[in-house]
Amino acid sequence: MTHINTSLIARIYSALSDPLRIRILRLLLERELCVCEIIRVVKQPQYKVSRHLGVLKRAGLLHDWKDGTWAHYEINPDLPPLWRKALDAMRLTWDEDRLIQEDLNQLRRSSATRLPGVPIHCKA
Amino acid sequence: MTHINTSLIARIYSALSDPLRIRILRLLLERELCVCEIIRVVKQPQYKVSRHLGVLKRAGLLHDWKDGTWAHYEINPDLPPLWRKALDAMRLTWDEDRLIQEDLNQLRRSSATRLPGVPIHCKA
DNA sequence: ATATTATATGCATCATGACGCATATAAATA
DNA sequence: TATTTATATGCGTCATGATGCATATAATAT
Repeated sequence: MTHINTSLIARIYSALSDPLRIRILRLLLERELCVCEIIRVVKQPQYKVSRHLGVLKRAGLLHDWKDGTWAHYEINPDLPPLWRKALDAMRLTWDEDRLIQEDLNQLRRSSATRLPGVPIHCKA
Repeated sequence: MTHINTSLIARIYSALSDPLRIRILRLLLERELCVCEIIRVVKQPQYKVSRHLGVLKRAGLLHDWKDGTWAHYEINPDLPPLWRKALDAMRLTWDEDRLIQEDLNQLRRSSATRLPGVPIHCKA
């Protein structure tokens, strides 16, 4: 995000205009996650999750890095503070949704069995 | 908006994913406006403004009523408080945009010459 | 070296959405 | 009644975006 303009702004909301992307973004508001963890939580095909992560990233909302075969995603730490605050305000509205709550519960269960720093394997 | 679910949420962001709709919504966050006033401020064709208002309305963000030939729009007063707060947080990010500021200045100029309760005619 | 695991993406298809023009509707005014 | 003003919308076109399948890439493990 260079300079703010209504096109950029609209582009960000466009990135939010998909149910699965909202779910993924909500999970990443909890903590950084690797792709296979997201797949396990939302129970959706790999190509779908990967594509949607790409959309969120290109909108400037996410930052990613590689660690071996694993791709990690997190909320873009360089998000302007006002945007980060807006995201937090939006989060409160998302959290009233049942599916979002189920995802969060699933994530917590997943986190409980997680070795520190080591993501959980998809096929295991 | 009956019961919140991720599809509904995504639909709302979809309504925000257009530059002109952001501009229009921002104006309506200032005060209720009739269509011809919005057209004057944003300087866009009538059919475009009307269509975009319809999208925002169908997403549940706006409420409208007729007063003779004039159609008035306002932020939906029945918006859940959390959504209204989120909207206010988003507003702060929009206000950094130059075009938004120009629109607001234009609206203030327009308001200055406005007779109380009577919208300004488009052709005059 | 081969097989496995994790992730990204090209491609065809289908759905959604924006635009511009024209026109419909309806209230106000001459 | 005829005209003007304000607003909404049907339609064709073009662009964008989601989906599924298959495959490419690259690191790991056997």
